[in-house]
Parts: sequence; C-alpha cells; structure tokens
Amino acid sequence: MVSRPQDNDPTDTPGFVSDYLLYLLAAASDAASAQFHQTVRAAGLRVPEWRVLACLTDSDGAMITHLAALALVEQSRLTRIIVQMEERGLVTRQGDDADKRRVRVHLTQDGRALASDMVAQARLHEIALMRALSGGDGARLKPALRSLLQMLEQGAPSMDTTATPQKAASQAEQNMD
Amino acid sequence: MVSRPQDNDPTDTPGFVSDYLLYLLAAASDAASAQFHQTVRAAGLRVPEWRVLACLTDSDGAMITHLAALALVEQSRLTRIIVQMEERGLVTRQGDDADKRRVRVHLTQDGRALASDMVAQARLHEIALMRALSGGDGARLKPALRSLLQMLEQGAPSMDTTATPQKAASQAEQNMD
DNA sequence: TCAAACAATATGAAAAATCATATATTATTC
DNA sequence: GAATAATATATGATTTTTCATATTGTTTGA
Repeated sequence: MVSRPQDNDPTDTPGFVSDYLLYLLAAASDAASAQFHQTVRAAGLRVPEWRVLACLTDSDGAMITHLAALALVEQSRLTRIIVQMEERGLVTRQGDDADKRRVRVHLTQDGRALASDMVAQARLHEIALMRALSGGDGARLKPALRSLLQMLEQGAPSMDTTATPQKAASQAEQNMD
Repeated sequence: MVSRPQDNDPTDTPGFVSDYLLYLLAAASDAASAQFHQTVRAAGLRVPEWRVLACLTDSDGAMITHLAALALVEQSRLTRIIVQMEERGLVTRQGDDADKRRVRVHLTQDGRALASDMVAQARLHEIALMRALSGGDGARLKPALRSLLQMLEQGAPSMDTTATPQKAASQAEQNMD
C-alpha cells in the first residue's frame, strides 16, 4: 500500500498549503473561532451579531461605517444586520445631529446585558485557549499578530505582482490565502 | 473636545475586541488575505476557486470531503464550486472504483498551469509579507499558528461554558471571535 | 446475508452576502 | 454661494451560502 489519499486530517498533508502563512492564519482563525461559535449559537445569536455586540461593548454609539470596519463586515451587510438587531431589541439607531448622514448604533439594556455576558464567556474561552497553548507560543502569538496587523494597516509591503498601480487596499475580505 | 467617536482606524480602539485573540486572528487573516485576493481576482478566479486550486496542487485526486476540509469550506458548497470549476475546464471529477460513493477531483492541464502560476505568486507575496514583518515576529508567527492549530485539532481545551457534553467540534466556520 | 448504521455526495429551498448604485447630506473649490 | 466632489447609509437584484435532507453506496454485526 503506497498511497493513502483518504487521510482525514487536513493539516497533516505536506506541501504548499500546510506551510503557507495565509492558510495557517485562516485555518487557525476558523478552528479557534468554531469552538467559541458553539457558545454563540447556544446564546441564540448568529456569529455576525455577536461580533457587533462585542464591538459595541467597546464603542457604543459608533457609526455604521466604523462598526463595519471593526466587525470585519461589509457596510451594506452591516446595515441589514443592525436592522435585524434593532427589531430584536438589542440595539437602537439614532441619527447624528451634527452630521445627518450618520447613524449611530447604541446598545439597549438588553443588548448590553447580553453583550457583557458573552464577553465574559469569550474571556474565559480565551484564557483556556492561551493556557492550553503550551510553551511560549501562547505569549508570542498575540504580539506577532498585532504587529502583522499594524504592518498591514499602513502600507502594503511593496507587492506588485498584479502590475496594478496599487489602489488603496479596499475592505476586509474573507480569510485564508 | 472630549470624545472623538468617529475615529477611523478600527484597531486603535482600546478595549476588549482589540486585544481578543480570536479577533486578532480574524483581523490578521482578513487583512493579509485581502491583499493577495486582489491578485486572485486579477487572474479571473474567485477566492474559493483559488483555494481549491492550491489544495489540489498538494493533493490532486482528493475526494470532495477531504478537499472541503482542507479548503475550509462546507461540503455542499464545495460540491458546487467543483461543478463550476469543471465546467470551466479547471478540474475533472472521477468516481472512485473502490468506493463508488467517492468523487475524486483532479486538475486538468489548464487547471494545473493556472494553479502553479498562482502558487508561485502566493509564494512571492508570502515572502514579501514575512520580510516586511520586522523583528522576530515573522519567524515566530508560523510556529505559533501551527501549534495553535494542532492543539485545536486534537482535544478542545477543557472548555465547557455551554454545559453541553462536548459534541465533536464540527466543521470549520467563519472567522473572528 | 440481511438489516441497520454509517459514509460520501448532491440538491431544493431559504437565508444571507455581494455589487452596483440610489439617496441624502456635508465639504470643497472656484 | 453655487456647482462639484466626497461621504454615509440604504436598497434592489443577483449570486452565494447554508441547512436539512435525499440519494447512493459501504460497513458492521446478529
């Protein structure tokens, strides 16, 4: 028996993908998140809703655009998510007086209560994760991610494979690759 | 002027989210990927298609299920993606003789050519990224991610917030949180 | 060796995401 | 102080995604 193409563990495949940074990022993000998403759904929330709650915990009263960027969600999608959450009584939308184009999103009491609860659970989960991450890896991960993020937010690394004159890197996208 | 709620940089917000591991993972993944996704689309590919090509580069002839796990995509979605890619002449599907339920996906010549090309570009992009990641962070990131991934693939860290008797963690999900 | 359990893929219907663009408002500039 | 450009949000139409489940094939074990 020479080949065993029906192996099940995705990451034990050698080759390009399993050592590709963007894959590692996406896979780690997915796997780690999947875990907590069980908790999210158990609380009757969908994932994007939890994201919005978490962001509002930090930035109550943020505008739609800002919230979309924070929650890594495209603007028109966020608009609809917020509408749903408003119907559900988790947030309210209020026009900004100074600039009437803006819509500011605030947590309701219910929303805040739920958000606090979920954030508490998220913190617990995070602690468990970090703890389970033996060795220094747990400690190294966050700083490394932060520095990657910061680097990306500023200028792209002189990448120009496309020969395209570098339009300002648009919005957040999916993950992997 | 005390508050400035209309700040634009998502990550400069202090608070829970910006230091939350699952957020950092998702945000880093999104931001880094967004960059390369320009290249992907410039090649006339959609993101999931590129993912499949990359995976097939390593595991040509993989079955649908395996490919789905590798590409972090849900099975029924992968089925449809593969159908489209077949119509486009990038892959072929062949039933497995030993087990007739299985469908094995192979790159066509065109598919292989395109895949090689894209993988080459991905490698370049990755090198640029790592290089731009000053300090040791670049070097630390991959090992840390790999160890996180490996840890997650095995047993979950004794997390039991939901009080649910821990059903085998299902499929890969979205990202963030 | 048959029935029941399991596994791999496909598919219909419903929900959600995306894209381009409309609308309304504010900034700029001449 | 118009006209023009830019910004913030919303929305219609299309395409994707998802979810549950159907279908087909395989394994197990009584």
